[in-house]
Amino acid sequence: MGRLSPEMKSRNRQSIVDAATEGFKKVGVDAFGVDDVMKAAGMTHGGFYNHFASKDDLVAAVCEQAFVPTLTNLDTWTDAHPDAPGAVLQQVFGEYLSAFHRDHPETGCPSGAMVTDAGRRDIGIQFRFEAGVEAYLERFEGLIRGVGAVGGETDRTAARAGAIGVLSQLVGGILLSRAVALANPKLSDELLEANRSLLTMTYTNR
Amino acid sequence: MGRLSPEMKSRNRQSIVDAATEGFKKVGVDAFGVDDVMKAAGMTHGGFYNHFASKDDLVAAVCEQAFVPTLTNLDTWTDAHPDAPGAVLQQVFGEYLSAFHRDHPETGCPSGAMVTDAGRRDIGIQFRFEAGVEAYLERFEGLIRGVGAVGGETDRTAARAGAIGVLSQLVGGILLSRAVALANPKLSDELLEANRSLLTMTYTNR
DNA sequence: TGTACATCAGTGAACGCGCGTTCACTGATGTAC
DNA sequence: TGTACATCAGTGAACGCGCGTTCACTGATGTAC
Repeated sequence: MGRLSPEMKSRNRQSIVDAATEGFKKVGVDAFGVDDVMKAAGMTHGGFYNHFASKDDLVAAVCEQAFVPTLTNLDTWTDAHPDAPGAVLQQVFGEYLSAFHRDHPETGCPSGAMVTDAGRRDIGIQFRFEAGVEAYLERFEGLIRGVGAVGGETDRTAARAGAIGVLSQLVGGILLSRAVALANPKLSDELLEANRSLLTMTYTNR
Repeated sequence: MGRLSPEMKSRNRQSIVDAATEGFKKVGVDAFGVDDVMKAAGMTHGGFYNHFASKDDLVAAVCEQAFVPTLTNLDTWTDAHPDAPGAVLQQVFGEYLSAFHRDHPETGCPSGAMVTDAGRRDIGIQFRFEAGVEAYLERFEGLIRGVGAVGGETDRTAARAGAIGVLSQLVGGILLSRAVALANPKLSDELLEANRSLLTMTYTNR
């Protein structure tokens, strides 16, 4: 191979992070090894340590970037419908609690897929994960306040609590739905649907 | 050592399951090895296969039993206050979403601690996990209907959906709270508190 | 009831395997003059 | 501008380690007579 240009090196680094993000979300951090990561990125495992000091270092990098796409999506929707926060929330509920998202965790947000991994790895990873959670809560709080301006609930504290409730229910709902998907597909669907309609009723109608 | 009586053998088997249940809930199934399990049960690892065909077999046995204590607690509370389901729910919310439960997952219910493990292991484990989830939902549904009899919500379908929402929010809330506990203890507390008050407001006051 | 033998739960060493990590090597890129 | 040398990203073999699992061994318990 030989020495690579800085641009090529950073492009390779990005491939590693992207491949790891997908793998970690799909099968978990522990089950997706350094070897798997590098293979998925199209390289051999030996070069890994030219980019990262350790696997935990990679996990931290993944946590740093993994929230970006979903947050960007959320912001795009919000900006596209500045006067219909309820519709934005409804879309969030529908996409997050969908069969597709349940069956393809690798396409989804890391808060569900990596919530247990984060708690069990080193603190640097938890800091990144926490920042992602905070970012979600801010967006949700804003949307809920927006809805409240129509329906009555403008209180900042209440909206913040609501945002926490929404995120918790989304995360718990998708995880439970995944955990029973093979054993009881009907229950799995029901978990998605019930949470979707409960959230929609609470945060978009009134 | 020598051959043991059948009673002693089954007592030892129970020790293994109990030790595994604690360890799995505390650090996860992957992180708590057969060796750790047997050491925690006061034996050496070699004897493990006199009781279980594989580690997954043990995990299934753990899932089978792990829901029992919490379900029993729930039933005891319910029976003790047959005409105050709201108070029972409030106690559930308070205990589940407590700092103690967050900091001591080994004492708590397996639905939070093992929800990701269940989804990623063999299907026999998922069947056991699913049965536990179903059992929780039935209890919650009953309690919610009981509250509704006072406040208006007696619809079975609505109560079932409510039960799903409650379990999802409990599981998501405790997992998020654990994931950020080291990085941001204040946020971690806030996650518990907000979910507790949201659930209490929704299911016990009105 | 007593004796001789078979059973088998627990022990502890050992197995193969995959993990995270290290390292000597290569050769194209960057740098010095 | 050209040449000679240093750098270093990726390769692939190798390392130590812990995992799940196997196995020969032991000796107390159960069973046959």
